[in-house]
Amino acid sequence: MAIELRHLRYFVVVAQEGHITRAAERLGMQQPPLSQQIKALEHQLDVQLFRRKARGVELTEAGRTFLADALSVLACVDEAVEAARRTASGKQGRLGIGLPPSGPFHPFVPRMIRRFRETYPLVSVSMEECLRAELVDGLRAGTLDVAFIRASIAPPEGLDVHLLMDEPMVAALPAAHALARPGPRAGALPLERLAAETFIVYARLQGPALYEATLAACSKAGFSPRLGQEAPRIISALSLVASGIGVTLVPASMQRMTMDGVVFRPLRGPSQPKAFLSIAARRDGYSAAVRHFVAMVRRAAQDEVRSY
Amino acid sequence: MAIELRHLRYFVVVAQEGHITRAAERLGMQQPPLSQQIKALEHQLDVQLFRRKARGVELTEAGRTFLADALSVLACVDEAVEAARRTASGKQGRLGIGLPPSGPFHPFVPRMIRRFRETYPLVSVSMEECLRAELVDGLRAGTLDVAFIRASIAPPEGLDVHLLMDEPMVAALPAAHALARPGPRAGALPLERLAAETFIVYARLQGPALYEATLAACSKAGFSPRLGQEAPRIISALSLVASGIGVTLVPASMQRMTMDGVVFRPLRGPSQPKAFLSIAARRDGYSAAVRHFVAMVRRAAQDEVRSY
DNA sequence: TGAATCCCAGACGCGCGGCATATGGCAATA
DNA sequence: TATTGCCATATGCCGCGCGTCTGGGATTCA
Repeated sequence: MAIELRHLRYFVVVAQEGHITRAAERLGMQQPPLSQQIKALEHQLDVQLFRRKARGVELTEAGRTFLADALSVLACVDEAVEAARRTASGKQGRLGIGLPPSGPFHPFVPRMIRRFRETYPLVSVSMEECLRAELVDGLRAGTLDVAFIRASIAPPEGLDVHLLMDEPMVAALPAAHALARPGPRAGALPLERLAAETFIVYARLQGPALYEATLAACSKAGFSPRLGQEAPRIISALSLVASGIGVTLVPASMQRMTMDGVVFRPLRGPSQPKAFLSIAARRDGYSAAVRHFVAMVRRAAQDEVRSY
Repeated sequence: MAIELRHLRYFVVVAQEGHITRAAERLGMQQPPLSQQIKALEHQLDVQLFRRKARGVELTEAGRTFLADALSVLACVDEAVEAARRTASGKQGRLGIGLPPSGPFHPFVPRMIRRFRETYPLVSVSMEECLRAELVDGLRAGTLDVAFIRASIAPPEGLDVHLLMDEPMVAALPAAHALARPGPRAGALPLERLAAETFIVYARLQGPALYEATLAACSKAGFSPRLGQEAPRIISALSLVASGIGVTLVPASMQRMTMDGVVFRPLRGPSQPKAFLSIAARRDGYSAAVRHFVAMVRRAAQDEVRSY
């Protein structure tokens, strides 16, 4: 036989009452079995917990220390039960969110994370910014629970991907460039005007979505872009633009990041390229917190009307 | 039915094995009852802890959090058992030691406390210095577990008092007093030489032991002392001596406290008064730590040969 | 595609253990 | 000394946890 919680529950009541008979009453049982259980507990511990007096029982020194511990054990069990329930309902747990390099600049992304943290304060949220391929691997390996990705559909098996919204892409030009100076028609720029430029491409292998959007738009505009240096991510591409090496197209939300030497200009015309934002998670990801996050993000995306 | 430790023990093994059949093996039982118990636990929690797969079972998110809590609960129970055993054996607990005002000056007292703390480091020792009557009340009320007192026998009912040792009393004289100057026979002083002095008495009501020892010695020396001002404790009596108001007799160990304006001189002759040091505890004090302390002190006292 | 394997879940019966009833013993109170 | 209050022991019952047997679903071979 071993110590069971029943022993602790009985012991606590007897200790509080100082009286086996009254404790039995409170426990809804008879006195003899309660006496037996207390005796069995003492035998298990090999420690006398009570001194039997003529009128009731009295805790020994060891009984007093054991009472404190027993109370805390019982409280811990209750807390563990509640924690499990909270976790099952998604109110508690961990949520690892993956972001593409451009994610933090899209106002929708940090807003959603903030809203989730406010709604589920017991879920500890961690964020990791990495390249597209790492996001997918992370989701598969379980190091990430959910990720924003720059794609319109679901390429990888085992993942659920939902398109959230799209946004126009804008041209990023060196500040010294002729088209960068706001002329008489300072509005949108037809993509054809960039036919002669050198295009800096980024994330071609890891996350080809934006790369392909750029190529498709150019071809639609009637030219095949001259490709220049390749950059691993948007930020590095923009710093190449700043040094005058070429131009590139980026999601409109990147305009929030003002960068010395870089000027953004919106594009117009039928060839307007678009950048997509999606949310991805494991298809068999059972975490309720993940489900809540995905649902919250999708609902919010539907409510958005304006695009960036 | 309620959750029992058995459920947690089973759950932990199943979670670790990821396999009900193997877990049952490790638990020395068959698979079906183990499946039942896990299911019963899940039903109690109203939370699914495992996902049943083709090859074994897999913890859910809620199961993972519950596993951590279950492990800590089981560890807490083990620790509680050990703590109770340590307390029962006196290796752990609290020990409130009472000291008379002269206690800290007797080298034996702090030495014993230090030795006890080294021998039983898990027992948290607290000390309180107070008057004799407060010591007795504290022992009775349970605010003190054990006390050193200045008496040779047990006056109060319900307490066990053991005489530890005695020590001679010495005269405390104002520095300006004629007998304070070390003359040609600078050794011990016959008590009769103080017959004409004013005696400062202390702790007459609260702890009459030393007061009575003084009177008895004087009467044995053939005179009845003229009593001066009364002081609540030895220290205050000595400060009265320092201001020249009178003389008093104190335990020899008090000489360790050198005080400006006070000179100590040993006494000699058949009327040599003695101060006693005893250890007292409740007779029905069941605390093993108390028993250890009393035993240690008594043993050490027997080993002492010299007196202070 | 069918057989084999693996593993969890349900059905059923048994035996242990926890509980209730009845009773004894001890100490405090009158 | 009688009475009361309370814990401990004795005994029988019943529920429940466990073992055995069996079924069903998924994966892995041939």
